[in-house]
Amino acid sequence: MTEVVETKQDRIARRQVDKFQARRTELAVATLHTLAELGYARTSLREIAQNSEFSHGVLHYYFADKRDLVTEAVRQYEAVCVTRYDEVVAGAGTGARLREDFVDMFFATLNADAPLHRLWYDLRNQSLFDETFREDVREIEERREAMIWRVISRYAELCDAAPALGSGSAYALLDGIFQRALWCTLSGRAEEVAGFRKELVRALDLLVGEGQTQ
Amino acid sequence: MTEVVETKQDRIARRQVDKFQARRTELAVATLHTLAELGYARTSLREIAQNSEFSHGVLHYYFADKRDLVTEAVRQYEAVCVTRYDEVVAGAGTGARLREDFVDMFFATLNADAPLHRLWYDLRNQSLFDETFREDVREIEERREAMIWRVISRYAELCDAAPALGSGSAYALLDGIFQRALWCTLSGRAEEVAGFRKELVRALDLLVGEGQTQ
DNA sequence: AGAAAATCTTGACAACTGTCAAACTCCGGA
DNA sequence: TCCGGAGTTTGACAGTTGTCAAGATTTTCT
Repeated sequence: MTEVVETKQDRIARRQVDKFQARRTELAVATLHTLAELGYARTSLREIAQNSEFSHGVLHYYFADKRDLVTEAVRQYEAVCVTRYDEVVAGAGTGARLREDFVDMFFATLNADAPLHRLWYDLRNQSLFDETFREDVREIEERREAMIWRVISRYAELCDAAPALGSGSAYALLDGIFQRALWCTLSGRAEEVAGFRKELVRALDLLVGEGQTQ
Repeated sequence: MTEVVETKQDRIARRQVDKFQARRTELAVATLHTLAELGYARTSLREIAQNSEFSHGVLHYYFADKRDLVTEAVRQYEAVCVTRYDEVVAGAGTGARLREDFVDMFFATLNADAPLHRLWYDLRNQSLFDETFREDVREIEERREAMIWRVISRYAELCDAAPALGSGSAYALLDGIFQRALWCTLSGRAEEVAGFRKELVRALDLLVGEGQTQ
């Protein structure tokens, strides 16, 4: 009988934990949006709370401190932004198709999620000053690089070629172009962004060598 | 005689202006170092003043507000960091020499000026949120790109080849590698940094095509 | 329904921020 | 020598920040 009672209590406890976690992520998402809007330097707890349906005190009920909150928000970003190109890779039958779909997705997310992306770069940079974020940033950066590498290596495969640069350099190139395009987007230089499409295609082709079959 | 008096006054006035400007840049340099140490988000005027030999009130004697001060500090950075590879380009007689000198300089400044470089990335990112910095950032970014392009195009010339990517993409690639290497440096992963040397050489060769003569 | 626990609000705290004005120090010119 | 202004310090201001505790409210269990 004690067992039965325990499992019942366990069920209750688990439900409470789930609820607790649900609210935690809810608040983390609100944090994410606030950060994306204002940047790390100017985001305060009260501002975050105003972007949620709660008062500022509740944040310390669900999070130990601001660092804990921001860290959790970063993890939310991770969940969203690290598998973005996987369907593109899976769905493409030819190199040309993969290249086209990738470029489309590249500029689609550039426009749709610009504030979120600038936040990522902001936090990656914070980790250069604040040791606290370093591990989380490293992990996400690793996953982003792997995501890009899946695209590149698959593209090379479809083109019957071998990648001309390593995973790290390939990521550096594509991420660099993305950063630049993001800057133009957020600066209202939309017309310049179009030019990056050609640059991106050139970069992709360079990465798999000139002898692509498509 | 009035002319004589006026020129005398002018001389005095000019000397005062020079003195004023000298102290301005002195304080801007102190600001630069403080920013490099703490990052934009955590740099206060009092902290800056403590890194100089003056008290915090003097900052408002020489600068209109914090924005003015930070902007002037960024301009100081520009003066230092935007001609770094020019002697390398001027002094290299062969492609192999240029490549070697460039890579050496690349890693030398990576180690020597790491805090300064992380500040640059921090401010470039701030400009994604704060319109105020955008023009200055754009200008510096332009100069950095031109600086890299002088290296690349000269390298291609020496190798009897044409650059495989445009100025923007070439900069994106090299700057991306630099950012990554900087992250590793500041995270105490010095052993990983060595690996970037090979990557950088590969990237350079890829940028001027495989048919280099050296 | 009523007790107990979980959740949320409110208001306060100490510390810190950018800004500015009043007072002080210092130095060149009359 | 003494005056006037440039340069500097000091202290204050109003506002904001992260944090926390006491109390109100809601939910949950018996």
